[in-house]
Amino acid sequence: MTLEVEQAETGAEDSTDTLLERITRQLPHLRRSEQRVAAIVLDNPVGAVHFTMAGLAEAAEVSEPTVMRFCASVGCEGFQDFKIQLAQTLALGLPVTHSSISAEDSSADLAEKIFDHTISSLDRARRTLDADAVEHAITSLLGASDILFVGFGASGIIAQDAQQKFPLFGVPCQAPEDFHQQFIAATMSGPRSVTVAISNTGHTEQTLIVAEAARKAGATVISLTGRTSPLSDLADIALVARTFEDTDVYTPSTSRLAGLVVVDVLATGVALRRTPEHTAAVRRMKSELASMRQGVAVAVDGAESAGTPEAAAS
Amino acid sequence: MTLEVEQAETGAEDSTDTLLERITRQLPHLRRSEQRVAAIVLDNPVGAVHFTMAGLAEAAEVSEPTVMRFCASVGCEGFQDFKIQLAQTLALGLPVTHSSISAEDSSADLAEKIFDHTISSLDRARRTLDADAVEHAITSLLGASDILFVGFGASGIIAQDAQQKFPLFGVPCQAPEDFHQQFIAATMSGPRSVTVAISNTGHTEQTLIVAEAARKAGATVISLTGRTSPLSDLADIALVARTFEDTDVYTPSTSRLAGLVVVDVLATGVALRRTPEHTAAVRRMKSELASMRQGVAVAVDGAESAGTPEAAAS
DNA sequence: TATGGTATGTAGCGATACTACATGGAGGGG
DNA sequence: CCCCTCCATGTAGTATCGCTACATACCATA
Repeated sequence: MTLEVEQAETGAEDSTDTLLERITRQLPHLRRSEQRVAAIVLDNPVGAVHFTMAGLAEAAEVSEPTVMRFCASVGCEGFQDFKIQLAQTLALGLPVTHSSISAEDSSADLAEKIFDHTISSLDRARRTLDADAVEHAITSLLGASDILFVGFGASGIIAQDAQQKFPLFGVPCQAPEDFHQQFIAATMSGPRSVTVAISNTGHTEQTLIVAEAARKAGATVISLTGRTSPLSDLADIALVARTFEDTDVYTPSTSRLAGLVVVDVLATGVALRRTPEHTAAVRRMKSELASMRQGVAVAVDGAESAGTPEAAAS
Repeated sequence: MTLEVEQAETGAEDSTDTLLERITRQLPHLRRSEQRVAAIVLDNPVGAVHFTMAGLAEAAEVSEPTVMRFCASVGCEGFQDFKIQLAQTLALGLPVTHSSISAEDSSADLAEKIFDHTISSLDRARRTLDADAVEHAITSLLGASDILFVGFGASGIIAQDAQQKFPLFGVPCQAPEDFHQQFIAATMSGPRSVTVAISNTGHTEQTLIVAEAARKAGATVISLTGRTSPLSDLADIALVARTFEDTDVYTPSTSRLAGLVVVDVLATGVALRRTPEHTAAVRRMKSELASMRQGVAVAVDGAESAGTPEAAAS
């Protein structure tokens, strides 16, 4: 809390933020002519990438040094650095926060916007994910006798996905969809059990109940949420994958995507630290699954795809 | 096929490719001194972003014009453009294709690599997705009397996720997990039914059988695959979301992520074109679901999250 | 070895990003 | 009300950068 206020005051740039976010946030703190520069950039960020300093100065009707000062104000080393950072921000695409979805959009626009939004969201999750928490979670999962994944709705999908990765985790995994089944499983946890409780808001009542039951039964609880919340407070290890908020009806929920990636990280991390024998077994399973899947059409492209098995996928 | 060969010969740069991919692909076709430049860039792409032309020339022990020619050879307008494109490529992160995952990686490295790989993959899907096919798929779904989603393994997860979005689709949706159930549902399809068949490889036998059954029953078949394949050939409308191949055991499968995003695009596209009444109903449902979810802890952060409902998520 | 074409480097120019300094104007105290 | 101070903004100047036209070195073939 204190930290956030401090940031707002000093206008300190946070490396977890993207350049456009920083410009938007700093806008009111900028001097008037710098605001004109910001306006030009925000108005057409894509075009701004190819601006030269003189060009940008002219477009904003200010002098070149003002552009320089603007760059410094938004946390860039210079104009060059500004352009590079802008380019990088743009590579991810504009989150829907900046360009909203409307009924007039063509299918191409729609697809681009949604992909952009998703990628931006994953980028945010990537920047804000706590490496220590991930480390703890992996260690904890490595010592688990059995793992329980719980979640409802979209978070339930993540739980199902995690359960499908059980060969990587190397111990019995379950992910019941039914609340009662989840509760029973949680209650029956032992001290070496690990429960991964998933909820984007971290407020879902049923998930909280199940997580609490697991904790009381002595299990280690790992939470996977989109923000700090009751669930993350309750958990022994809190994984927070921050995404962009879903601002309106048509903004697809990107939280599940980030959750899935975090699960990928956990599963891969655990598998990497298991014994070579286990690794070999996984490898064998994958290659056999792949060739099985090719059964119908080995002649067509068997050679191509034989080398590209994937985890329990189709 | 012919097209691909042509590209390889002329070394023509494809805008659907990222800069680093292009450099790697062009490497053998480059002149010797240009290869030295490429080597420097590939060796440390992140550092290369801040190189000046003179600096890069010195590091590669070549003259500045050689660097220029290198830029032109990899499809850039000039050195400036090269730097921007490089920066954009880097913003997505290096796909695991370039920096593989090893047991020595720390948790932080691991998380970064997997996120990078995922984001790069989504970027690839974004670039290669056929907008026309998306348009057709949306139109077709809008005219559907009912929708059936099918898939196995990771693709089954996508089907489940799609089914959860049925309020957006506005018509009855089902996504049975059992093969027989899927087959039955497909066989019972009517002429206004739409079946979305999901399989990354596009070879999964059961999925092919179900898709074929749906087709015979007169339904429109939309395929969602990772490449052109028997399934996409069979389908009326083929959606192809290309991701990076899963090169080894530890590379997480990113195809499911791309599939989920494509489903987001479809659901959003359909919802956008439905009547305002339908939209209003969806909005109402979402806000009520959100407040329901907050039931436990309204006092804590009810104000914050009341405005951020998400589709049937938790 | 001679000769063609290609690969690479040299020289030079305009433009660029950046710096030091000067000017303008708003706000506060006498 | 005027003057002074300080901050915002612009002007002038410079080193460097990216780029182009031209020259030389290299290699292959005859």
